[in-house]
Amino acid sequence: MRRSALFLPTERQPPADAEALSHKLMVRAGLVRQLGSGLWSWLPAGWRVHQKVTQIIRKEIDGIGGQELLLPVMQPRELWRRTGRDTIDELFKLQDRKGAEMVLAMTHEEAVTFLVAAAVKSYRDLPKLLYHFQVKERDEPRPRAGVLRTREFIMKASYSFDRDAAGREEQYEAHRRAYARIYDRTGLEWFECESDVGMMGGTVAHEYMAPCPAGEDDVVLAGSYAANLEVASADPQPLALPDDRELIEVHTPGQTTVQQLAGGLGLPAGALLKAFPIVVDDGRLMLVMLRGDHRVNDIKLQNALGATFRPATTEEIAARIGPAGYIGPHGVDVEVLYDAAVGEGPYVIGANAPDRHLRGFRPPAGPRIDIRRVEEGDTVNGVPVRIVPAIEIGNIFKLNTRYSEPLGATYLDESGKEQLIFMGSYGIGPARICAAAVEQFADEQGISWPRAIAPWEVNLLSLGKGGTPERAAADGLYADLRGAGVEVLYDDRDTGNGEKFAEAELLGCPLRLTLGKRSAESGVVEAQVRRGRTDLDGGVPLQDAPARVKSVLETLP
RNA sequence: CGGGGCGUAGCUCAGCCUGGUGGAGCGCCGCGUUUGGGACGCGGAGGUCGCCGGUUCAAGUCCGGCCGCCCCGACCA
Repeated sequence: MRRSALFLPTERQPPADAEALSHKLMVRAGLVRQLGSGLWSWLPAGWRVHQKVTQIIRKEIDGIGGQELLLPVMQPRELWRRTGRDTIDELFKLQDRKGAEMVLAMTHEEAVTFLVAAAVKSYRDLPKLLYHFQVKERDEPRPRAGVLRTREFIMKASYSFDRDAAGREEQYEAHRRAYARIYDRTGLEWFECESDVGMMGGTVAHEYMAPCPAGEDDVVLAGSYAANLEVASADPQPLALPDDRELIEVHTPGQTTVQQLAGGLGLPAGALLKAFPIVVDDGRLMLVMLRGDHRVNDIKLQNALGATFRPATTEEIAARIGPAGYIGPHGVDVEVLYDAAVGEGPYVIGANAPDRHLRGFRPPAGPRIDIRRVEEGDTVNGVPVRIVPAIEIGNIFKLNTRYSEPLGATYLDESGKEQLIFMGSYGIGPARICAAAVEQFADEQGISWPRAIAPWEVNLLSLGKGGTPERAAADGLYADLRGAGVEVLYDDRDTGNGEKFAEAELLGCPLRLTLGKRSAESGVVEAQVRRGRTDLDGGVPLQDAPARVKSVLETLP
């Protein structure tokens, strides 16, 4: 591609409202432009990156037996009514000219299950794996960070159909293997995490996370352990407790926070028990107890309760337990739930009386439930955890009969008996892979693409103007490289050299070749690897440049 | 949905408080000089000041309403 002909509107300054690095750089480099909130156009160079990602995905899903098709974005709302998902806030709803209720699909379980329900009749038709790359529409409450969270985006979605759970399990595992190959091939740093199933339904779920500063989730990492902070568990930091033998009341005026109390008593925060009063959705008031240095993980608590909850109000606390800031489990008439990290004690707790705490409290033996948030300093199998922000770049769900049941997707088994089809669904967001790659590898100068998804492998800069010998040599090299099948962006413009260098670094192709007067005279082209901006020793001789460039590319990340 | 901020040239912004001939830098076009890190000179084009209404002799500026966009939180398969 000749730069002079390329539609690549670069900007010297980032958009005023951009915050995330990938947002700034992708706009500056001319890869994407915003049309409205959460609505983005992909320009030619950006679309090349997107296409490279989708092609990697396509090959790997084909490799596990996937068959590509295309399902509609606009769908009858009735279909969604049947699965109970037509009232989701994020779902765009609209009417056609006749007043018929429609929705814009945020995912395609309904459409594909409808299709399969009508077309699959016999156990002989199974298993099947269908997938597509299709636009998903989501009325996000808050789109953000460029293309990281948008209202319209392309997703690779595959859907597996099997006779039973065993078959579905096979396809689920096949996807885990394919996903590992896909993310490895993109060149990203990534993790497979256990995750919450959310409103997707089904049982088990894994999500695929790319660590990056603009990430919206937090991932807990320790050795081979990786889990979304929403569901992560770890061993708490051990701590030395005082050797209080009996329960004694202590006077603690004004010490209503863990910090104040720990400071006042000269104890570590973990020697205190924090009381978190909640009201479960059935109206029960409960006291959740956890170590003073720990915090409640709302999602884990909700999953443990099997119900939603809210923090109790000060009035509710005062009426049933004690004065806020001084409440504890001793002698109260409400259900008490102890976190798994609470040991034998002794601990300091609120005395349920103003300005009073109790030392030497030993919690009763009994059930413990892990409902705390993993903290820095925790360990998993002895390995300290790291908590890093990450962006979700894919997920897989075991749907089982969540959709086949409401939509009547069944088949006849060997004995002629009607059976429900077991499903799985598997998503990947190529745009997020693009943005995560920018986030992970960019430096002060700009983007540094992994080779597998770079818009072009090579960025050839001609420093000479038209008519000069060095321009003629660059033209020749461009032709040779193309002839050899190298993807090359050729900067053939008559602009300043500094501008060419700066733009090449902003755009981030893995290898830069520079051909100026020097090269024309010496017969050697200068070559610089974008990642780390390291010059290639000795450059690349013009004579067998294509072969040499190809072998250099092989070695690049 | 709660909180905060912003809307003036293609981009980044000043001008608004204190109403009176719409500006800068970059980019763009032309000419010339330059040419290994966003170079320089001269000339030029480009604006319904987000929209609607009000106040006023006069509104980019003051007032009201609306729309749009960003950030934090809530929310988010």
